[in-house]
Amino acid sequence: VSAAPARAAPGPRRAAPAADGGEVLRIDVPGDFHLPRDVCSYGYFLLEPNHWDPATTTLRRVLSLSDGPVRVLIAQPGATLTGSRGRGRPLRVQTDRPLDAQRRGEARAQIVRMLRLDEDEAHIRAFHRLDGRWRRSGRGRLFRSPTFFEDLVKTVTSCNIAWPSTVAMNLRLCRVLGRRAPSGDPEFPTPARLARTRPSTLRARCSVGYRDRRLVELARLVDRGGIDVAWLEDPSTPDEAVLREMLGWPGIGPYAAANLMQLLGRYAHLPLDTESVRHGRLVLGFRGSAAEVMRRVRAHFEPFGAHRFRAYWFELWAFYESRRGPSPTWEKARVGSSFTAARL
DNA sequence: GGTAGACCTGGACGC
DNA sequence: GCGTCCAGGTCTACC
Repeated sequence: VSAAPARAAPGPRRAAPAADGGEVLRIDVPGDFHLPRDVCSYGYFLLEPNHWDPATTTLRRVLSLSDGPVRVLIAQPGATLTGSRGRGRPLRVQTDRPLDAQRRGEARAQIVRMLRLDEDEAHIRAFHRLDGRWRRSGRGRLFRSPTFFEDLVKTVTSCNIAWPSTVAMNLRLCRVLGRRAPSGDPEFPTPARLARTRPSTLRARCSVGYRDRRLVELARLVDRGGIDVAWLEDPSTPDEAVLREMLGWPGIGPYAAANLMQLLGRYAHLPLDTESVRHGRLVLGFRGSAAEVMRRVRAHFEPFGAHRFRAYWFELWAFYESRRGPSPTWEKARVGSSFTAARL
């Protein structure tokens, strides 16, 4: 099992009232956590309802709580856009409406998941011992969604499609099916909302194409308890059992399943796709057919064992940054919609 | 078990 | 401005 061992999650301190009717929470973070670096570590930070603002180094998005949506603005006061200044400082989370104790706990749990604040620092150090290239920058955490369901939908919307279409699908899913927080920003659709949406509506209004039926079926599985998220996220559940289970879901093949594995903190699996072939040829210098290059890419990362995905992904990410500049400086409107391997 | 072709969308390209 | 081609991962039918 390669899942990161769970540890007591850092908690929020008491809330303070904010000027706009919401409140401010403080969330302690692990000593190595750096908001700009760790948010801008995986492409999902460019997908709705996430908004990373390089100018203010804040992440804005709507969370779906049991009493409705709330918009949060997440900052790490003192953290610089690039470099490491401000590492380990607590997060300042501003909401757009007041929260009671239960909803504060829900918001905290979702932020902890999204930013992987409960990932054991020892696990990241073990990765750095195996792959020293990232020790200096401290890269190790990978951004994900506040819920497994959102990761599942985002993964399906990134299959067999160019990146700008993935961006458009997530934008439309939020605008068409997401409820609005008091600030007016939409949430990501809940499993219940997507489960009762007609596939034809999804196709017509969200441009998801043939993924329409698969997305509704997945939402029904999650909404009706057919997918046991706690079991998937339990570090004691063997990787192979999780993989086998996911390959049985509609729309989930080898690539999507391997990607969901890393999103669950199980880094031993490589979601290889055409981008991996490009990377193998351009960066690693492999020759031959796509199948041959993919085989060599797989073999290349084999020595990284339980940390294969992170070694692969940060190498890929470093290549993107060599073309586009540091990821925390990427502006969604400029980079997000045109970000495809073919145009790098 | 392996493989070919269909499934959709939107960008690129040619006219 | 319009039509055509193409990329992209999963699924199904077929061998």
